[in-house]
Amino acid sequence: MKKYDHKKIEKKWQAQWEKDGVVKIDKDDQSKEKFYMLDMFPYPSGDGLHMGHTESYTASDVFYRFKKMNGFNVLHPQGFDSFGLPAENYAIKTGIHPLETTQQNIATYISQMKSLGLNYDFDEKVVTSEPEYYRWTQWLFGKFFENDLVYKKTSKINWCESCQTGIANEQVVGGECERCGTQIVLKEIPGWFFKITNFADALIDDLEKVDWPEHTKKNQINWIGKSEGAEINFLVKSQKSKVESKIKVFTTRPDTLFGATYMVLAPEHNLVQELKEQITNWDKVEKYISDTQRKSEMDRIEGKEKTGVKLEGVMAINPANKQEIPVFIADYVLAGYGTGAIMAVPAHDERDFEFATKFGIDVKEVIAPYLEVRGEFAVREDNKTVKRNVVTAIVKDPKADKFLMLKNLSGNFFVIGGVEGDDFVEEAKREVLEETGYKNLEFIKQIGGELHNLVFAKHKDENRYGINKCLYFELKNEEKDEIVKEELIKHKSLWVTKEEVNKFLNQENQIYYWKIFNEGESVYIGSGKLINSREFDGLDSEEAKQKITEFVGGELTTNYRLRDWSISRQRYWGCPIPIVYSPEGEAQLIPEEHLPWVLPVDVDFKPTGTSPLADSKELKERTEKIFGKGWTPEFDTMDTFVDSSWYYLRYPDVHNDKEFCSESRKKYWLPVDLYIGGAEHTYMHLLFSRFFVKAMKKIGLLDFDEPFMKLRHQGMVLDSKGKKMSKSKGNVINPNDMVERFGADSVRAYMLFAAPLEDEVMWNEDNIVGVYRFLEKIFKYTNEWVTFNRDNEKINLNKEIDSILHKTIKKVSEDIENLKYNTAVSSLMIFVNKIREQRGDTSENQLMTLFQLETFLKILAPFAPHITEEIWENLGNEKSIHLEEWPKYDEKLAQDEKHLIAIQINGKVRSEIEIEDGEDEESIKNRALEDERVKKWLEEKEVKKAIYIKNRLLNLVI
RNA sequence: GCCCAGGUGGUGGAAUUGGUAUACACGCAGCACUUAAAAUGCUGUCCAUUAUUUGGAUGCGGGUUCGACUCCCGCCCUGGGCACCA
Repeated sequence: MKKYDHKKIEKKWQAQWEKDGVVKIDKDDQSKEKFYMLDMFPYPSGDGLHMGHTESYTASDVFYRFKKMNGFNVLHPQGFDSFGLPAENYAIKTGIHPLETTQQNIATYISQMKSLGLNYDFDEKVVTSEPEYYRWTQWLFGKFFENDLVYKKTSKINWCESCQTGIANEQVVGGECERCGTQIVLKEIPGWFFKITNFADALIDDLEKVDWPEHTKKNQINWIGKSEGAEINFLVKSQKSKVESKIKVFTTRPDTLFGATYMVLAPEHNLVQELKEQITNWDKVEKYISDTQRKSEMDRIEGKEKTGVKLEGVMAINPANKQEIPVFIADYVLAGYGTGAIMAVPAHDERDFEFATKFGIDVKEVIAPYLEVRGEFAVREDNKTVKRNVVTAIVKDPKADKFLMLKNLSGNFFVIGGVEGDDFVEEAKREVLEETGYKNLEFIKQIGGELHNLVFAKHKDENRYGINKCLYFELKNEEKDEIVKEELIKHKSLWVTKEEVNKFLNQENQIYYWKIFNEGESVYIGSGKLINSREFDGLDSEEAKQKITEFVGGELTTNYRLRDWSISRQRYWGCPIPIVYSPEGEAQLIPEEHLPWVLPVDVDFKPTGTSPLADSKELKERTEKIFGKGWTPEFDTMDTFVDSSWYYLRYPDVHNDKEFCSESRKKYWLPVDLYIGGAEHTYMHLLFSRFFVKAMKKIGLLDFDEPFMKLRHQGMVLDSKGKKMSKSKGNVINPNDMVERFGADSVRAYMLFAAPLEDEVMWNEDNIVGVYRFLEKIFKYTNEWVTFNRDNEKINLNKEIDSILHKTIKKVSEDIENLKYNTAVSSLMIFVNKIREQRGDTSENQLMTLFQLETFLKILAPFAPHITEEIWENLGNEKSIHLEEWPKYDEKLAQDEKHLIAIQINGKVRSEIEIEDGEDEESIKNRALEDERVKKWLEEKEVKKAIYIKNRLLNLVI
């Protein structure tokens, strides 16, 4: 019996594979079907590969091997996102050039990946900081520039004092710099932008074309934040002077315009400064503005209560009803979204309601929820419709804590009735008196607002359009009047508890009010029928949006949360922006023949607040030499997300120095078939990549819409207690240590076995031994299991082994295809357990044929490539197991001939019987009825119904 | 507050997508081997009760169904993300 020495085996094969070049593929061989399996390439940090990489890359490595064995030409490349801040910060600290650290780190990463048995061809890698790569990043910038997808503007941007650089809005995390954690301040700075917003709609719509996790799609849609609405101008008047100005607001609810009872400007809104002379409480206003500016984002989050200041001395005019309304500034309105100003409709917006309540502003209802009854009481087209006011009276007896209900043929409800006059309280009291006799009621309050409903009234044979109100009364005493006989016949009254009301009610309008009664007053934010809106009364919200916008001369528009992508960085270690400026300051694209526009090396790293490239003598001289005296280069470099937005387009043709990718390879390899990576890239990287592909298609560089046809995320790797790994917690686990102790094969298999790919994995060192033992068993016992007789290879007296084997092939194949690795590994374990069970005490009996064992090794190979290769060789094979074909399973053999099925009585398992595969229901049923335990449970009772689920169960209903 | 994901033994998790809940693995207990330990092998392991049995369990409460971890309604809790999006 040999000892399983994982270190020796893994080293041996890693060297051998390298020598044999088993990873090489012919990228021009288009005879086979292609499969493009992509990993999110890492940033080569000084800390080396982490456990998250290990899981994700193992997952894709298994898939790659599986696809390859299935006859696909598989591209499974790896590379390095090697521009970025950490290398530069390290250079500032140590003086070591990023070029050097990057090279070192890449070498470390490569050796770590190799030690895990990850099969990448590193001759075909992409390194974003190499001129061979970034010349094409620059070339693409040029194409975007020529096609009007790039522009320069000065803007207030987030500024990180520590990094001395600007940061895109999308890259600010909690008010802090995503990369270094320093508080962000605002600074006015010129920079280049990509017009990602041009593609906002396509970025939403095309998500339908890809197989991505639903939550990732949802998140992207929310990030883009499309909302349709209208822009409407409000006139602003001053009390002091005749000066008039306009405020443009964006609203998604122009239908609520008649209910706008105040306006709010963002404190930063330009108009606030313009109105300075007119505002009589400028001191207060100014203070609020400066308070807002000083507030960090975190402070704003904690202070949940609405704040604001009224602009005294100015009024706005609601364009719909010409009413004067007050104007406020408040920090709940953001300068960057919409127009930085809102019309506030407290009756139909929760934030506005909260604000209005605090500042004592009118709340004016303009939308009534609308219920159209369906089914038996649905409106009948042929009948006339009668409009009437309806009041519902909720009457409570406080002493008994019960509610007054009416019961009649068509159901149960609160006291309800038509109203003739205007006094709803009196009318409701009259209804209660007439129908129940109670006469001493105290009116407490109105419940909710107006509600409209349309229903067919059977007893009157007419449609009724009800305008509902609901009032709440409490009973003062139990004094009653006699009820008129005819009322008594119609219905009877009763008192029920709160719990019972829920079950009793069957009228939708009353259920609506009952909910508000119990859950408290809430703002109605849905759509409905317009009320209190003059000639627009009765219109649907949707229709009214258009009509009211038109009426006040507004414009229907679409607004997005997404903003254009700021790509300028005042950093050294990034891709230089290929732009030069004429002596007059005119920006000009550097022509293609001068690319790559190389990053200069004579640069001091110390941050000065200007771009480090401004330091370079060489760069200045180069510029003047090519373009003439007085010309200056752009000193900013590009956001590293630009580099990673197109790297997958380069892999098919990394050595091409004529094009970023040849036409034929583009056509064959692109787009990516399966992309695996962390969910943390849901917003930026994935969105930017999609934008790139869309922009490039528009320019004519590509002919597909989406870069990644199928996307799956791997979960986070946590420590054994379920906590995130972090340097500060000191719980970081190094993959190298694990490989050293347990071997790459065990680390790989355990990583995938511990949890479903998309779930979090808790890295528990105690549990990995299970996988280690599993592999060790295989290594130790395989020579006991087989007969080394190749002539004999397909003859096996033990039929059961064949059946188990084919079931396992089937299960593992399907599981890999669906990325359900945890159950794939589990079924491989089950196979080994079964073999061990079969072993018994007849050790001279050969359990499997060589052919069967080799088949098993092949399906284990993607998970544990080293140990399988070693055993494979020991069995006398000369070629690598990884060049073998994936075993096919025989559907017949994978199926059981007999099944143990459950016999249920009324859904409870009472017995089990064994059946033949395909046995008919009648025969099974008869045999089940013979079963002693079934007989006992049936006790002569009649079987009313029998439900048979093929090969699973028989349920007898008695 | 909003959005997303999730809640199954002591632990990680499985369940053919509405059909025998708890596969596989860890741990634990017992036994064997050993001078002993480790390793290994075997047996047991959801809970309660009982010789065999019978109940009860998939966060909690309802509902649909012959049948619910799975679907619907309401609540509770955990993790992650976002920051008042008009």
